[in-house]
Amino acid sequence: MSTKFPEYKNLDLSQVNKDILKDWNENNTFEKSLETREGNPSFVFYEGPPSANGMPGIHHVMARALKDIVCRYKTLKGFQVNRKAGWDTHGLPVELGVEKELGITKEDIGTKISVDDYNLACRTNVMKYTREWEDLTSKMGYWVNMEEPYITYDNRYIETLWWLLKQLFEKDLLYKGYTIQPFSPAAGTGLSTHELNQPGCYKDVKDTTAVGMFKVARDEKSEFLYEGIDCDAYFIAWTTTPWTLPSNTALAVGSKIEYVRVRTFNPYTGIPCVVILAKSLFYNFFDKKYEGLELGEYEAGDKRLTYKTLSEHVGADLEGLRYEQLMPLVKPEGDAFRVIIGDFVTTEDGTGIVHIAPTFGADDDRVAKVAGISPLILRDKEGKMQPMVDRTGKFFKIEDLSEEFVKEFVNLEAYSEYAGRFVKNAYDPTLTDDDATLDIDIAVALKKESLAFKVEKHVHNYPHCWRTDKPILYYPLDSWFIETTKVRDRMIELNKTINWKPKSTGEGRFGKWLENLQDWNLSRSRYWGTPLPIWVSEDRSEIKCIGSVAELKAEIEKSMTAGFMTENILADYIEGDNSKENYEKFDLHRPYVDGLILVSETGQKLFRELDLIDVWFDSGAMPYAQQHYPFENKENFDKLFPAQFIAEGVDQTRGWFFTLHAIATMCFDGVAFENIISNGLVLDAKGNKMSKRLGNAVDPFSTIEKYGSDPLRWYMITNAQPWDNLKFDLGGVEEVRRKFFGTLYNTYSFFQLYANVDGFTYSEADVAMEQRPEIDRWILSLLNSLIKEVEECYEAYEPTRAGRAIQDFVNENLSNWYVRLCRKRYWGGDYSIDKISAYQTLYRCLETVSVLASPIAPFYMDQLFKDLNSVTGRFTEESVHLVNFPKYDPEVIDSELEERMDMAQKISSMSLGLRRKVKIRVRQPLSKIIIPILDDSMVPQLEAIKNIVLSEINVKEMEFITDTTGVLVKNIKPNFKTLGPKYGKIMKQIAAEIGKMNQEDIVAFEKEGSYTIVVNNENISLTPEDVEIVSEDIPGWLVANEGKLTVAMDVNITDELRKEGIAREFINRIQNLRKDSDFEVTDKIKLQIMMHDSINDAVLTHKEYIGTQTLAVSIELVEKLAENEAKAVEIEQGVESFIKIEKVSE
RNA sequence: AGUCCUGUAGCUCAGUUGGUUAGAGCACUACACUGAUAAUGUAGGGGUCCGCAGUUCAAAUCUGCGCAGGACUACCA
Repeated sequence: MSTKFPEYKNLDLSQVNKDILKDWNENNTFEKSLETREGNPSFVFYEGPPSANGMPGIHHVMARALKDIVCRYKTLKGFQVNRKAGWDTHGLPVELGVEKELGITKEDIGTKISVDDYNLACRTNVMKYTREWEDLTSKMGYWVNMEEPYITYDNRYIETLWWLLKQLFEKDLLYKGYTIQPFSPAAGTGLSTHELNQPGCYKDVKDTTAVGMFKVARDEKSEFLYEGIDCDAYFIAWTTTPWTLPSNTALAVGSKIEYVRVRTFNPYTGIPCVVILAKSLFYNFFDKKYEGLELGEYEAGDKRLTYKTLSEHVGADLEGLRYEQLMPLVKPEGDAFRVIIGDFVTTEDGTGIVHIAPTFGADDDRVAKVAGISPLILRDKEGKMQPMVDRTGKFFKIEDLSEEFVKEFVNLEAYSEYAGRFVKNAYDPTLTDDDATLDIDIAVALKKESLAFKVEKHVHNYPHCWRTDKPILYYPLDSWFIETTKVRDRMIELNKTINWKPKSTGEGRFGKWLENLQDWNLSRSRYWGTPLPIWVSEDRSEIKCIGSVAELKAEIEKSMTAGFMTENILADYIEGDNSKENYEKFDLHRPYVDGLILVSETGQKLFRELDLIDVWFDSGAMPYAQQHYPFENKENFDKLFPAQFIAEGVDQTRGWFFTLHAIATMCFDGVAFENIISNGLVLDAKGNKMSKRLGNAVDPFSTIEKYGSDPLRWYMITNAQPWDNLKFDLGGVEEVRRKFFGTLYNTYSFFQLYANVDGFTYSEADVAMEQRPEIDRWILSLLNSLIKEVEECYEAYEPTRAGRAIQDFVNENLSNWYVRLCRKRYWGGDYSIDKISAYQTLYRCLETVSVLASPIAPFYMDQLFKDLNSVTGRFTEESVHLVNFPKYDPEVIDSELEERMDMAQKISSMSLGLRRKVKIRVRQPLSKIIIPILDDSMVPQLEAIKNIVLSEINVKEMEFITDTTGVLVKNIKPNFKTLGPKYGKIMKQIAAEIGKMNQEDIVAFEKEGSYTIVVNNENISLTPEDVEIVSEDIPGWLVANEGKLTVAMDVNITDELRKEGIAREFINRIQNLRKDSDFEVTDKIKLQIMMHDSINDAVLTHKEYIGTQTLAVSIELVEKLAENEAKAVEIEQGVESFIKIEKVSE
């Protein structure tokens, strides 16, 4: 054990980072933090897997610091916190990266490059930046087990996924269905929402739009719409995609929206008609100018369209009415052409009646299904159901359709017009933007038939394929789904038991999302991912879901017996052997699993569904898959699940947070996590998103190299609540370094300097509290309050508040007050009880702060802890991260003491302010201050802090005046908090009355203890609690006041005081000279001072005082000092002397 | 478009259950202090608490409607 506390020249946090990291590595500190907690209760934390195919950014430091803080804190609290790193390795970003690197597209896979080679490229590419990730993780001080991470492409991981999928399959939660999804005909592929959200995908385009006229079928139910008219009635509906009109099978109205029935004319043909549209949109179609005109004033071809409103109806009245097919090209196979209610219908634009084409709109499909409306479908040559548009983006050619179907359902003449036409010119290589579009041709045809009410160009925002840059279609595609809607209520219920930070993300963003939950589209038609373990017979009557490798092996055996397969790729696999080697004998990825043909119960061939599963399933399954559950860890699983804590960015709400929650609910009927912090984004200093493209991304490596990770972490955590976005500013990191770490370091340096001089090693027993001076008891009281507060903040997952509390304590209380006031106690004098108490107190503060702050600033706090402990050996633990969290002692917390020290600070601050006003330096002692006492309890409080204040402000005496009558000018103020609830409305008048009170009234009030005022002829009796009386001024004195405290200062300088002031000036000059001469703090000197009439007296009077303060063994007043060996000093205005000091060798 | 977050000094942020002079740090200006010294103190300037309306004796704080920025989700006539 060392006897001296280490001394530093300056604070280099970057170096501390490196030193401590080295130390952790050499001593396996992280491992020890787990080993020493062996057998203790465990705290379960899940690490969300990042994808290592990109470089980590500064925002990762944020998320990981949060995770680390909680885990380190829980370790201090004695929990064993196992945390396993993981890598997300599947999915589109990886594939896109590989395709870019190899210069291929999806279409080339299987032709230019084999699926096998492609997947191999993905497998290596995805771990490209593993080293950088590990490096950052280590440098930023994030403790997580990187030795044995879980990897989602690992066969064991996939096996668990399959097991989970089989659970879902057996619970009947997996189904294959079709939905409307974004689809790029130009690329021939469906697009994920991720792809659709690439920047620049949504573009403004100008399209031809049409308002179609859907003739109301006249029957009993619709008779009210035909009442009193001599022409046909039409629902009118707007579309930006007229090419979907032939696929219309329904119209949607809002049940509460008001509609009007209007007699008018077809604007293009002049034929009389009645149209029905939303009332609030009326003037979008009819010009107000013509409101007064008679109907008959219109003639075909006129611009001024006349109209007359006949009746009003709400949407609910229209529900169920039938209409005639607008464009009868193909007949639907089931019920169609009915008005239905759509919850999404608005009157923002269009007509308030929405055209529904279930094959080309997600909403359309949904409401049509609910209402039992058929989509308009065709049958192709194979008899398969198809939308009217094929996958290249054109209307099906007749020869590609089933003959029978054409005969029965297709109006050949009408359909032939459009067969083979592309719905967007962009899909047809022979067309340009200038050519007439299918939309235009359809609109023209409708005009001719008097079935269009308005046709115009319209600019709107439309998604485009990011790869081909051509517009996408919403198109029905087959997919496998998880029927999450079935467990929606349970998920909502379970969500309520989760502690979300912030709460709003859980209740709002996540809660609302659950309420509107749709089924989870699991299918991805890609190559690099977890294959769906489902095998289906050709006629789709038989289906098999595989839940383990062993099961698959057995099924292949059966298939071989049936003669469908000749070899078993799993032949070498040994069931029950969970070793890496055993699981590396095969590959569960495509294309290997694609080639497996299984056999059904009835002996049919079963083929694998080619889909992969959504990568989010991979990550959502990590609680189980990282443990290879249930193939391993089945018995102790309750110790591994659920997580007590997770943390990720708020962007994961519908991603990882959702998939974790969904899988846990469906497979285990429980939550996957109990507490969660979802942090906001890290933006640049101006509030813009960071991106490599804009060049405003902050590089975490160079930042840590320059500042060390502690200030970075501290800044990120304390600057804003984690869930708020952080405007990242390097200036802020620098400020934290200087203000917090600089101050803490200074405080340590101060302690170290004197403790080493005095040989303090904390070898003495703790000085009893009663023997410690006021100021020590005060800082210890605050320290214990701090422990309590910090613990509460950490427990509540609010590290920001914890950090801020620590910071305030260190900067304001410990450094700016305690150390400042106590400096003299450490310097010189005997090694007394008081001095020991001072050392012990300061030591305790530093030691405790190092533990409290260690979760946030793991490096420097460990250094500080080690430096302190290296001498005292108070802890057997070698690192701050292995100790136990301090317990606060309520006995030591003394709120009265804290209160009066607060008064002391105020009095000091006011007194220093007064000195400034009259320009008297603090070095000049003054005789007294006077404090008026308004409340008897103040006296003992002030007595207790008297000495602290006096020495701080350099005043000899503190006097109290209790009988203040006539001396003080007082001011009275109403106490709104007590008066308000009592008197309510007349509060303002009461305040005015109180304001009118004069000095005599106030004195009388104080004497009587009550006072009556009259407001509105009502007597109102005031008690002392109802008002606040403060002293404002003492005539003839220099006075300052703040709240109840008033300080008056005697600024007369007597000759005696002046002499003492001069002595102090000398001390100051001598100390400066010592320092300039590079003397050690403990060096003794010989001192010579040149005589001057103004100072001689003072020097002689205070010779001894000057001597002890400057360690001068001799002081001489001399006639003359040679200028070259003495230093000129100005003691006061116009008084100059010379001093000379010489080191005395002992 | 929906949901959520944010809006307080030039900048970054506090501001408890509504209570009457709205705070801190940084930056700026001036002055001090200093054997903790690449620190520190005191004072000053700087505010439409995003806007409007409401509730209330009293609103930065509660309610409603907007505006601006951000995030996520969706994209629909």
